[in-house]
Amino acid sequence: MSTTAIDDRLTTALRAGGHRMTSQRLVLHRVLVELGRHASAEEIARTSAERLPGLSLPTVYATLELFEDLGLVRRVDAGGPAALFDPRTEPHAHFSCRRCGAVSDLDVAVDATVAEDAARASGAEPAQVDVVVRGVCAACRAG
Amino acid sequence: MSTTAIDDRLTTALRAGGHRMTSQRLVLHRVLVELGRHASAEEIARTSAERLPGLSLPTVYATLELFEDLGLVRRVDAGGPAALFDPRTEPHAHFSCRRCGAVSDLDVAVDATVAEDAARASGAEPAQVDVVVRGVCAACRAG
DNA sequence: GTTTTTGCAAATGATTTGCATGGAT
DNA sequence: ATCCATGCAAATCATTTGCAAAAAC
Repeated sequence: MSTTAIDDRLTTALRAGGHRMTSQRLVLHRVLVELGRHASAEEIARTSAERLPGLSLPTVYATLELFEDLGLVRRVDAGGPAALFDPRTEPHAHFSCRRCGAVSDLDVAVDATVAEDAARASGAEPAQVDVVVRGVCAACRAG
Repeated sequence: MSTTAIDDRLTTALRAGGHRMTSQRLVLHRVLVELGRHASAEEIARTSAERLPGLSLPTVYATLELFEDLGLVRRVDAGGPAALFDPRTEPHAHFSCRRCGAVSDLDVAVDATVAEDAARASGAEPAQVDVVVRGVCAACRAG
């Protein structure tokens, strides 16, 4: 996908929600899409600041929250101290290592229909399901 | 289950791991079991301090981590700022409300075998799977 | 021009750490 | 007697908030 196509997607999403386009949002969105995997706010901020000096952390957090509302990223609480933000919005699970804290993708779709149904039965409106497998990663098992 | 049976379970688990029995561990374990549901460290500390004045938060955190290693509680990262500690160790999912932050149990067992298999395929050793459904709870939908 | 967005600095809040004392074995 | 566990105080770290200046519409 070309950079313009990526930018157009952001512009459309922002317009639809009545939000303004800014250079910060443009850069953060590009960085996320180009990265193509989950990252912490600090990592995203560091990478983005290389292209947009002066970019502040509060802006990064505010923007990531906005992107989440717009469905452009997915917040992943994988257990570590820092939340992860994932530009891959299609359903997939995560693996989180208890030793080193690394979080990797698991390209599988877990059928959590029973859990969603149970949530609906309680009167709730489910929106997404997060599946996190915890254990020891290959590198830590070897080390 | 009687209090002595609960205490015996703790004593056995501690012995097996070469750990010592203390009044703090005894009270914290009783409070968790009697509570029977997930709670934050702060909530657990407050309840326990009623029975054991002077109990400190660092001790609570250290003890909860020990209990987790012993398989007596399960840490649940449901998205809020504070982690939850769950004495229900059998597999069950959680529902987390985006509006009010409340976390409730979903008494279903999601089959996440595909995710565990994918983790093994990557060379990892999976230990547990956390399933968290996010959305809006009944109370927040009504309000 | 008006309203949103940003950056800065400071606040918040959960969790961890260092260290001396107390307690369990 | 030895070593582990606790309490205290302070540190750490991610994230949020208040507010004035800058930028988008």
